[in-house]
Amino acid sequence: MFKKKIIFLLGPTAIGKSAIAVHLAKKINAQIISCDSMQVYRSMGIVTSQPSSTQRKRVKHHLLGVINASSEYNVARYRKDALVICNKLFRKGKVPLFVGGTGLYYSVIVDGIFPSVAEDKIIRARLSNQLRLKGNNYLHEKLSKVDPLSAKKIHPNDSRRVIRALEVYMKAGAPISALQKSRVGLDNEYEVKVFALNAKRQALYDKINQRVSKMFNSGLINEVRRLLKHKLSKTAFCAIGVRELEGYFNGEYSLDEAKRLIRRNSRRYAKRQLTWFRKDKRIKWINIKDKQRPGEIAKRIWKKLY
RNA sequence: GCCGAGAUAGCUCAGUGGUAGAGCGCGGCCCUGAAAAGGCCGGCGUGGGGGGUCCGAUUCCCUCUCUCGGCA
Repeated sequence: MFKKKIIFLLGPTAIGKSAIAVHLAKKINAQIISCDSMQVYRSMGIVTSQPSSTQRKRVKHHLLGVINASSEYNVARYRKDALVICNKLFRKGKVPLFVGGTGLYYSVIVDGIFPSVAEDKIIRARLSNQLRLKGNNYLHEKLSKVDPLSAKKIHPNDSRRVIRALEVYMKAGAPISALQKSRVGLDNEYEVKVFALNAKRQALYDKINQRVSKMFNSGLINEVRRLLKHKLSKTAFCAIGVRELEGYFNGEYSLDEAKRLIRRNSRRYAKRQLTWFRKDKRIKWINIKDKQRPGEIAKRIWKKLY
């Protein structure tokens, strides 16, 4: 039977995904579903480098700026929201084109997520209290007793994951390492094509630096100042640019220092994104050379589709 | 031209007669309900060139080159 296509366009920050995606979408009758943990937030268009309004007029984009910046959002919600849209697009005869740089969000769509053990604020508060009082190793040893497999995988200092694993065990009565095995991906039902953009490291870093300057020219400072008037969700607060500028607003360092930090943290982020994508053998890599235009690159991808 | 200081990691610099560290930078990796987050690992180096002393020199001596101060 003929399988329906789902296409992913991934890549590190600032590589130029958005522009290429628009060209590609036009060619293949697709609509774009954002695969980005930060661009879902509203009023954060500049810090999160959301696609421009012209780009969004040319091709319909989904899951951009749809969540209030003070609300929590997470992988599970993303998966649910994205799949609803995906099915809607199929009904309309459109191809879903996922575009973004959040590796976990990508993986949760393609490979699935283990079933429903939601965050439990009370358990978490209790565990992080124990963490504070008794230290990293105490919690980690506790995990070793109920879920040795996960304990072996998670470093004691990675307390966020230690807490999550304990939380799951306490709520589900089963170790997270066992639950994680039951994932259902899309591969069986759909034809999944995954592309990722990359460039020479130095060229990528140049692009990042340019993007940061552009963000400042487009009014980054005002956007973040406005944002910080409200209490941001812990996720939205983590967007690169927010904390860095907050330090400047508080007089902890100069504006130049804030810019330096934003550039540096973006570089490190890009590096981590690449680590994530590199290990995924389904990805077909598209290397961008200096003067290639988005349209040409979209064409290169298009040729590999059929 | 003279006097002084220096030349060690990508950068800023420590230190030692037994072939070297620190911060920043950078590289690699992990990742399932905060993921632009969080965590782990890694010194990446012909110690400016040449000669000498010494068992042994990055360290001591001489010389050359360069850089930075000051005086002309």
